[in-house]
Amino acid sequence: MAMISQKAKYALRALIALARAPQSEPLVISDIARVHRIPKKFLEQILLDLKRQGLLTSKRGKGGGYVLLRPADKITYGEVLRIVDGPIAPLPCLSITAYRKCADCLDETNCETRQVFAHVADATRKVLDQTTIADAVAMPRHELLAS
Amino acid sequence: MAMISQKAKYALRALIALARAPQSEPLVISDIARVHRIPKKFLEQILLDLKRQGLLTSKRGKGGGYVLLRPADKITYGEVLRIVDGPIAPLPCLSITAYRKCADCLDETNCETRQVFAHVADATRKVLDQTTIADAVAMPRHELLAS
DNA sequence: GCCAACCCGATAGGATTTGTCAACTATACC
DNA sequence: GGTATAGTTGACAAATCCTATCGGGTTGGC
Repeated sequence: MAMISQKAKYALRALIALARAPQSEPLVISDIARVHRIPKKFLEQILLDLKRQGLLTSKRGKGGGYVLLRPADKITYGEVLRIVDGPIAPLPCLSITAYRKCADCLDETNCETRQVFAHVADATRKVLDQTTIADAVAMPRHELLAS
Repeated sequence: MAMISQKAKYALRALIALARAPQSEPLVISDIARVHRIPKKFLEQILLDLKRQGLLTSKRGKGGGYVLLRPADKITYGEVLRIVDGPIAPLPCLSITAYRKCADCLDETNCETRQVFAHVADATRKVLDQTTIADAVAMPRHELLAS
């Protein structure tokens, strides 16, 4: 029902890359794009979004590039997903950050679907709002066996 | 990121309606569609899908209609969503019922995104695979205050 | 045999996703 | 100040998915 978008995957990949980079060493778009196999122009849009929302800053010209604006452990998956994919809630009427009435819903308080998916939304947020980019960076890396 | 589809809402609404109907009294598509404000032709497709997957049975001709094939407490939200919206997992590589490698993923075991969203998928499934149509039917109905 | 009701395939408009392109602007460095 | 670097902007295009709609076909009951 609910695949996350390619855009979100790219955004997370890029942020993890930025978090792994030595502090104050800006990464340029082209490098991130090449190394992580992200279409460059698409990545530009994504990083711009993340910048506008205050996750990143950038410097132009030679020696420029993108840098995280906050420590990686202060950037949650939930925040990133909300920026690139919009609300996390599976129904508009369950979004905290962007509530909207379901178009055809007459009686929200009695909507069974809403009540069930409220639990889903809670469970999802519990994970996404507590997991940070730093957690991702710290994940164990299994050796890739050479063949 | 992950709204459930209109189709899923319709499917759930219809199933709840069928679960509320007195046993062995088939409901006809037109009635369900009218009462629950679902486009009739669209509902036909949905009910056919649900029938093909064994949730419903139907009888043609006069006095016909649709009937639940199993007690409502044996039909989970997860099952319904998988039928109408496809896999529940937020990444193809996390689907139990329909695993597929992510197109651009080189090293699945080390994919940070995968590891994080595995938790999301677990949490979601824990809700959806344990909640049944019967739970929905039993939900408390608040009085709608007349104005 | 005829009507009710389900069954099936095609199709279409719109939205969203995913990406591309061309041109512009700011910065560093010589 | 010129030039190469690198981010910024806005428009646009292909592909896919969602949400239906349409017309007819089939089956069963009376």
